[in-house]
Amino acid sequence: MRSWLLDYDPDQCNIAAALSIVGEKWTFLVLREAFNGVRRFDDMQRRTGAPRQVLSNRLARLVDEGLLHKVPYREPGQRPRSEYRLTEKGIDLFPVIVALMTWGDKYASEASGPPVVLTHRDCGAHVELELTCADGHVLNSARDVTPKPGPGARRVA
Amino acid sequence: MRSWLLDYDPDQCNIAAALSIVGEKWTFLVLREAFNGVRRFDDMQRRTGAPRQVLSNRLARLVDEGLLHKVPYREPGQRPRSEYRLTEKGIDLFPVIVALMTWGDKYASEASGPPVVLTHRDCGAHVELELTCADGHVLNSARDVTPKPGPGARRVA
DNA sequence: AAGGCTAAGTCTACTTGACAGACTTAGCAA
DNA sequence: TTGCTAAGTCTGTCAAGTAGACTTAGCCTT
Repeated sequence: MRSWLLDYDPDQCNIAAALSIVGEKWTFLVLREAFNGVRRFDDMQRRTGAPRQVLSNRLARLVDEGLLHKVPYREPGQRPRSEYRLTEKGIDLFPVIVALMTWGDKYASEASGPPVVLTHRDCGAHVELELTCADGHVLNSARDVTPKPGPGARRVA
Repeated sequence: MRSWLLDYDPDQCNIAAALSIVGEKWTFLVLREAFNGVRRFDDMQRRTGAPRQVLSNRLARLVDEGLLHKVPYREPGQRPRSEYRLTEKGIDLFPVIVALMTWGDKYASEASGPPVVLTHRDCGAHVELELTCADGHVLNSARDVTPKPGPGARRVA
């Protein structure tokens, strides 16, 4: 099979665009902790294990790109500091994190089972990602998906 | 909010484990092309833009980790070569790719719209990722999800 | 059999990024 | 005024990524 996609320009792919923002080594771990409710530099540093400078750069980058925003806070008897909170743009990356975690649980998990499970806040039931189509079908595999050129597709010269 | 997760060991996180396999710079682009049906070294190289040696290393790594497998083929009048095909383990990463693409389409897309759309092979309708819970609710946001310690959770010393 | 072509790499020199560990700064506290 | 802590920055070192030239194996033509 030689895909029709070979005729289209891979440079415009939004996966590459997304990766240019979140594809750096520590970024996902920072986001993971952000979703876990970690907001402070030091907690981040301890939990991700990222070198402080790298963490500093990544946080700044994520703030720059609008995935996190800085909120000043002040503990009693302390100077004012900043904490980092997810914006909508950041929160919208949640499915990526969930997908990675699901895959990791399936293929890289220790025998004892996953260390973290996601539950529905309202009913407590397990949360999962599903591939569905607009007609309401649930797809079981990537094999049920056909990629097609979208409105922004551009042929290669 | 200081999350209970601070008491648990981040090192065992399966996101990190997943990233240690697929978190390198070019890996997702290689997988993207694999899902697009690209199987041959040269097509991969042209479409991802990865330097040949890097591509060579990534493909070898992905084969090593069992996400791709090599299948020999032979074009008429050519010597035998290998093509790279996704295994089940590789195919199971599809949700990650879809999630990245969806996010990229929303936040990094050019005005003209997404270059690629995913459709259900059987009915042709748009394919999307949904967060659902085991009770059948569809969740609209990461805010509706509560992470909890799973069976494999381990407290930090 | 000599020369040429192509796929799939390897090799080399250069550049960028990651890293540990020391240093800096601002505010509070004794 | 000295010390302490959070949240960084600075510095020198070392690993990884990169472009582009080079290599190897098989096949084809003459």
